[in-house]
Amino acid sequence: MPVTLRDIADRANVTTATVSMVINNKPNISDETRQRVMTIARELNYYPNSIARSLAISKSNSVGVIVPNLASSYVVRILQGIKSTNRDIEYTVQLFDTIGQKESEAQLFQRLARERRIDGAILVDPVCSEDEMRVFKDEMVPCVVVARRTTFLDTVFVDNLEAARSATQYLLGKNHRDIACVICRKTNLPWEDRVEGYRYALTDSGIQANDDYLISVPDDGMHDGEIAWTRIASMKRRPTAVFVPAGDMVAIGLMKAAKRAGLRIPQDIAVVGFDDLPAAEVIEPALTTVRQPKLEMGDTAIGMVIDKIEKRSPGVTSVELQTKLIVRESA
Amino acid sequence: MPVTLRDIADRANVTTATVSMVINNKPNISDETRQRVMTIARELNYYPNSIARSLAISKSNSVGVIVPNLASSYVVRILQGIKSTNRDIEYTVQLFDTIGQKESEAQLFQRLARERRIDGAILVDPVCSEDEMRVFKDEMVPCVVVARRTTFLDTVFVDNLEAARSATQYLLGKNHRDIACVICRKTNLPWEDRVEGYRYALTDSGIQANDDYLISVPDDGMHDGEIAWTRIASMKRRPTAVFVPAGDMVAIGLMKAAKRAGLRIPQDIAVVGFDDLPAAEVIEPALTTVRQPKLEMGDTAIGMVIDKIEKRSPGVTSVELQTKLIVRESA
DNA sequence: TTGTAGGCGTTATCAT
DNA sequence: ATGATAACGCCTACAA
Repeated sequence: MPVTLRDIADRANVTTATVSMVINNKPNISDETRQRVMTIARELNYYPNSIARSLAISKSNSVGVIVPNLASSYVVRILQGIKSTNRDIEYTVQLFDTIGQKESEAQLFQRLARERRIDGAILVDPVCSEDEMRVFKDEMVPCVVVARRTTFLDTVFVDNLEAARSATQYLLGKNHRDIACVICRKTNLPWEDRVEGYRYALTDSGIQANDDYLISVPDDGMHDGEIAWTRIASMKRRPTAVFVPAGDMVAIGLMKAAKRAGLRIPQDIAVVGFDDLPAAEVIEPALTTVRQPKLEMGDTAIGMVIDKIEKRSPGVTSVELQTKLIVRESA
Repeated sequence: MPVTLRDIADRANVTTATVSMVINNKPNISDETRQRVMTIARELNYYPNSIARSLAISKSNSVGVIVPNLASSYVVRILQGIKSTNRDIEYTVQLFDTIGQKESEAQLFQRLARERRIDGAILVDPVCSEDEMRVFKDEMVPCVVVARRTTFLDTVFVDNLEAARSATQYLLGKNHRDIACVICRKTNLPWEDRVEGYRYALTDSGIQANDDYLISVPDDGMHDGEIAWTRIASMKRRPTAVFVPAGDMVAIGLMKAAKRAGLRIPQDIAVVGFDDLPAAEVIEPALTTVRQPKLEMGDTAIGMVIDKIEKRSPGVTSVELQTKLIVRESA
């Protein structure tokens, strides 16, 4: 039913080879033939069958984007970054969410690659183990990892250590000396780098990091902020400031709890978050927080895969993007 | 380089036809052969080339999801719904964002369909005209529209009129009689239905709708809420309640402005939003708002396309989902 | 139960 | 400049 090269070829009294060359703007076609074929193609409303084309040229023209959980606003933001530059690019984005799947990210990637569904992949904030990730290296299709540091794969990530250090320094600059730190040890969060940055900042200022001030919460929701607050409220020497690398929602939960307890923010207790979610502007006082360049991360990631796909550019490249402390009112 | 049916066939001393049948679990194959072939396939680490398969069976096994703007949290939520049930389904999701594109949604859809890239499509919250949408009807691939009402296409939408009516009724039940309504006329927002619902509720209670109370703002951000507030603040007879079908961010902006002006919420002015964004829980007092079943919408939509693709259901079906008023503190 | 042969719609390598 | 023809890798009658 759909019109094919053959239909055009027949009507134009040429072969499919010629039509194909015309459609793809190849040289060495007489102007006359070119015109005739194009006219007929238009008349017949011809669209090339992309699957047949893919089979012939062994290229799917699509890249897989594998995310751990589409419910995370962080992930979505990166996805936006990917899509925004992908606009004018001739690669289709195939989206995969691995949450609750039997297949691990590594297995999924491997399958997609071997089934020739994708020419490349972007792995956002993967939760799988380092060992599992080694399979990526051996596949024939390039893969770039976003928001997680790896040595053997192309990566775009953020300098979490430096981000945490400067956030902490900001607090120190406000003359806070008792600064708590609320983290969440979920596997895909780079909490280690952030804690390290926090510690460095303290050390640099000649302050001995107090392990009691390091609070770990199970998840990264508002409720976890309340948990953190009860921990803080019960301390013998209560910190005057809290840095919350666990994320803005935790910071917000903490602020709400503190306010409910009668504290004023930032006078009685200052708080700095991490992420810069939309909600950071909604809470009162507005949350001072570390903004990650998520759009840019997605953006550079898609650029990198496409480069790899097309130029076969060798070696592994890592791009480190900088964060920015967004100063509002909570500190 | 990659292993094909032929490789397996050779090693197993059968033909590719036999191998194909084994791989696809077709009947009428001796157990012995089946075992032998499977073993070899596993040894060689065989993965079927999905593109070749698609070409052979004329089926791409993927559905296109076309969204107007991935930056909208509303859209993202629906996307989550689509992905969540799509989990165990053998259709791949290809994601397209039309914002800033030269191609209209209709053109994009048409192209994808004709190029045989997709077996079906979901059109989320389309901004294109009714006329343009007629294109969808004539393509050979099914398409379901989400979050917008159409008569000639499969649709899953929400009863905006009823949602607005019951939100307004809730306010009336709290003895408010002067109720303003803040809308945003962006094309893809069903503001007309919502205004109608608002009016019905008033009329039902024997109240004459006051056109001065109908406020239109240019966009749906926090800033627009401030605009709305200045309008309200300047009214000779100030409403005691505001219903904000323009969305939660507008409602939040309005609340902030009102609080800054010294008003207490809900005592001096009550506000009810629309959408139930995460931020609705963050603002203080927490926002009472209309929750749309966005996950369910995505969920139903993907189910519908797949049904259509697999021909389980003829005709055009419309599914109407119900909203829910989430009562918090702002009213 | 298995093999033969043709087709799915393009692209690409030869000749001519 | 164009035509034959063989891939690309898989599926599916139909034949044996």
